[in-house]
Amino acid sequence: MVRIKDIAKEANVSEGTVDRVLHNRGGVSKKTEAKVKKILESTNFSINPIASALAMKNKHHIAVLMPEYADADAFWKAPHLGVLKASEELKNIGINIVNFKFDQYDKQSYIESFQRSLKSKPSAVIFVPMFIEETKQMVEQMENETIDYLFLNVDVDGFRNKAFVGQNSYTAGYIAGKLMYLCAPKSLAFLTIQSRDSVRGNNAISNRITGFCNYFNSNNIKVELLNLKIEDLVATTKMQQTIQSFLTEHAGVGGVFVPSSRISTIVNSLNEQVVSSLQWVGFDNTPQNMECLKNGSVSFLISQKPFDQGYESVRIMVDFLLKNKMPESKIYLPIDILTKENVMYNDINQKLFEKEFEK
Amino acid sequence: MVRIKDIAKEANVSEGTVDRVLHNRGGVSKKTEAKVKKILESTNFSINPIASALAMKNKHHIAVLMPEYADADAFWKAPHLGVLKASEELKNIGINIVNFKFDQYDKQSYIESFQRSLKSKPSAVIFVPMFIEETKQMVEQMENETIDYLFLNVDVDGFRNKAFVGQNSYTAGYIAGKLMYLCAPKSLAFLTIQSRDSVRGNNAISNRITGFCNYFNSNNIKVELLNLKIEDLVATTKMQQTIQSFLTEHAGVGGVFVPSSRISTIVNSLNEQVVSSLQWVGFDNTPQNMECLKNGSVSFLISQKPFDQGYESVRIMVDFLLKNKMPESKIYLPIDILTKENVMYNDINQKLFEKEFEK
DNA sequence: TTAGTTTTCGTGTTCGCACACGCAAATATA
DNA sequence: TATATTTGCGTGTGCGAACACGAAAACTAA
Repeated sequence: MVRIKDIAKEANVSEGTVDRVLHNRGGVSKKTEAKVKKILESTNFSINPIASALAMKNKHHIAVLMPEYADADAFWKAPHLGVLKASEELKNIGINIVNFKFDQYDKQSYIESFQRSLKSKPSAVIFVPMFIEETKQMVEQMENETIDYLFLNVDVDGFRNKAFVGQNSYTAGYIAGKLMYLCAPKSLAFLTIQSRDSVRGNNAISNRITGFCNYFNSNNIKVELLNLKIEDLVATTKMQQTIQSFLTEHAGVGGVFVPSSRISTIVNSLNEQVVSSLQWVGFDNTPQNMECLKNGSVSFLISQKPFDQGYESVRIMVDFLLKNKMPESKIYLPIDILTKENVMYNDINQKLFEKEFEK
Repeated sequence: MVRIKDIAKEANVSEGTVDRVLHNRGGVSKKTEAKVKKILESTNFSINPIASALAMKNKHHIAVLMPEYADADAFWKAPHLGVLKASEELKNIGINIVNFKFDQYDKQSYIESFQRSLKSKPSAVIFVPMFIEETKQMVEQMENETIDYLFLNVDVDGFRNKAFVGQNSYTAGYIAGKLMYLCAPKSLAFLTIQSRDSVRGNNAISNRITGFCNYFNSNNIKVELLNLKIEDLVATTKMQQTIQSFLTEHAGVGGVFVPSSRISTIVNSLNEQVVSSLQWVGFDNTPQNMECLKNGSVSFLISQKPFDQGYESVRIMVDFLLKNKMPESKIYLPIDILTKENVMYNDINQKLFEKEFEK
């Protein structure tokens, strides 16, 4: 374990000098700075975060902005837990994570929650860039105050975010296509169900659909790819009727693809016979969706590892703040294929953490 | 933030005394101990783990015993890297991981490497219990010296290991069966190829085979399940011929299941036509196997997340040593389904770590 | 050359805790 | 009562890094 003291001795300078070059504090001649830097490189030195934290006394605040979650739509609970886990691990090294939530359908609450987060004077912000126009304003503010920021889950280009942590939606959709075709190879048609606002809003969903369709196109598979847009993917009789009648009209449909996290809402509100006569492929390991996998109504789920998204984004940001290292600008987490059989082993990290944290 | 110093002042004793009651070091009168304890309770004091770690400086050695790896059989490289990552993270809180390797086919080297590991006076040992009889002796020795131990990757019952970290082999095999049937539903037969010594030795492989077969049995799928035992799964013309002639004799075979990590060895040594006329399902994300996925010769791989096995086992053991907490006795990691399309996003943790660590 | 500046760097203290050392009071032994 | 032994507890140092303070060295200007 190399210490500052060791570097200092090696370079024939004092610890204070090494400290100065380490933190770009200035006041060091070019010559000695070069000398110290060379030794720092060659010894592969990195500061001991423990000792550093002790001496600094909680210097870094990181603000995390994510949509709030409800029981009915628990998707965002997992990233929250992942952030919490990272935060538990890191409070030991003087990193303080502050959470802010917003309503994912309300631009105003998005902005407000951001403004509140800035009041905590964060050194960095991790957030889900839900609304593009509003994000532009926020980013401008942060760049003025030289606050680093990282995009979580939703990828938007054209910003100087340190990185994006999430999934490659296109490929995930492509794999959904493959899985769909595997379960129902003889189908004449596949149906994609999305909510109306997902057409413009969250472009992850559009990318998944593009990927899904491209699986069939690029493999020259002749099937009809149908698309049904529902006003709102909530369990209402209206939704149920719309889907039901669509399916009777299009008898050739062998499987349904739901590119959002709402597959359980749909499956649970439909007639059991209808459900079991089709193959269902959807996204995200929410409790409700996993239940559908287990009881056999859904064939495959693709998980974007939301817990890990939360956890990793914090770890990656901290690594950047502490060591000024960023692995890549796009950090794509695995595309997890879940089935009835392996779903119980999915996300054990989250389960272990929840269990531990309850106490 | 309450400090030991604060407690001491409050109780009218010195910091040393508080320290003694905190660590049950003895040498404190009942009266003062009670007084201090009361204040500890009421202030909800907990020691600052940063400062504690700094002051303790290398109190725990953990020995890790794993098979060595070669380019041709790189499976064990990933757990090594996972251990290394954990070890990097933990070295600055005074945890020292020492690695020992052995030849997985040589009992003698297994024992020897264990004996060497004991010389480092570890507080705990994480190891792969390759040979049962030898493991019994080792365990006895550790229990005499009250060293905690944890099984990695290979699960053996009847020991007082703190936990097992690995995969549920039976279920993994069952899923392999499902995937096989999905890709080749019209097959009359499926073939399982294993090496002769895997019949007795590594029971993970037997469990995978049982799971594989049970998928067809419990779903009443009528196929013939064939089994071919090869002396040694190394790329030789003898192996190639044995398999080739077996396949010509059994023309109904629609897919081949390789329950070990050697699927690439087989696929690469066979005639290309033969390979592409069959569906191949295998285990483990070794570089060679992943290459076969990418070039299309293999349809599915199941990964047991070897990197995570190494990483998590260390983290879990450290949590136990530091906080005396063990989540469960069997810690089953996810059963990862890999395809051509998602394999590149597999194990990004390992990739990021390798990239970082090269420098 | 000398006084005044500025640049460059060494020293010392602090963070909260762990643990060794050793002194004093309490108790035991003669 | 004097001496030996045990028990209870205070003090001091170190862990590795951050940062303030001020001294020495290098320059500048007179």
